[in-house]
Amino acid sequence: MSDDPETAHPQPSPFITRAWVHLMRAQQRVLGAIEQDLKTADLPPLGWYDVLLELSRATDGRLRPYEIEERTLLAQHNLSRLLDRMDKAGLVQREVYAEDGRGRWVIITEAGRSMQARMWRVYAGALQRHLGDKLNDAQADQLAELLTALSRSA
Amino acid sequence: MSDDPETAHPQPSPFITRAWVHLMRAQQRVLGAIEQDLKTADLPPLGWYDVLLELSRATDGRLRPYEIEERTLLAQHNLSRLLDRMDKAGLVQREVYAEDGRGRWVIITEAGRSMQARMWRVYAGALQRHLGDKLNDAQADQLAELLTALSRSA
DNA sequence: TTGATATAGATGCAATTGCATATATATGCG
DNA sequence: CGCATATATATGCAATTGCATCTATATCAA
Repeated sequence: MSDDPETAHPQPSPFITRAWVHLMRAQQRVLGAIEQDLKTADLPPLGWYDVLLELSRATDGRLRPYEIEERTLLAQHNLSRLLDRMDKAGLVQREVYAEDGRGRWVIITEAGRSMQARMWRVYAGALQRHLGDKLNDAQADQLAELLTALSRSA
Repeated sequence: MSDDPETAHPQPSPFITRAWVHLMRAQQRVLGAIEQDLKTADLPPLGWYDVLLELSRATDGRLRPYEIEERTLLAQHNLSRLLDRMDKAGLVQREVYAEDGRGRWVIITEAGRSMQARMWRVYAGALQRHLGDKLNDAQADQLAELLTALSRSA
């Protein structure tokens, strides 16, 4: 009541606030739709795809857990348990990493590669439907540029 | 191997794919940073703020649960339990809704209003830091416009 | 009136996440 | 070497989420 919070703390402009609200809504809406499409096709969630994709691109189909972590949006402890599930499902294997006794290799299996391919078919269709049909390439490019600014030097 | 998946399933263009990756990354990064700022200030997570804001704007500070659901990104069963927690924390109360025996009122308390205000101070600062410092108003406006297209007619 | 169907909200249970910490190994420094 | 600190990964436990279903009430049509 007595001091002035408006000057004490910088207020985001209405444009910023609006962008934020739409960022949350759009992300949740599109992500939800894509996850739903995967589930309908009896496929695992997107996190699994991210891991499989990184592994399938890596030399010898193998990466260290921390490398997967860097390339994806997964927290260390979540990744550790996701790998447990994927291992149990036969999509990856873990091996000791000889150069460093603390390390592990995570290796994609043939089943993992084929799962990645099956998921991509559904994922690609969902992306097209939920994003591609709503933005042209110029708009998508512009969107990506603007979003890139947000991720920098967080 | 034998048929042609490229023609059978529409592939999203690289622009679309890139926009999607950046959408996920930016949202997670900014959301994570904001949540972190709230936690550091010993405040509850953003979902609580969304509910408190809607209630504080509503006539008599009260809404039906399904109205909160429509205005926020919360699923019915999650909202129900969030309201349990907020009730226990003294920020809202529930009352029977006389016109319809199935319904409830959710009413913001004074403690709820002051929590909303306290959270906004931190939230506003975080938005400014994590978004406002990275986009000017014209860019934010453009971003909001592009994202709006994504939420339409999902 | 009665039964069929719809709607509002709550809840049991399993799966996932977050948080802190554990374990094992490595590295650097006196 | 021997200790302090850092790194890679795993794990126990509590909180949150998702899913299905439940309860209660409302609506509608025969």
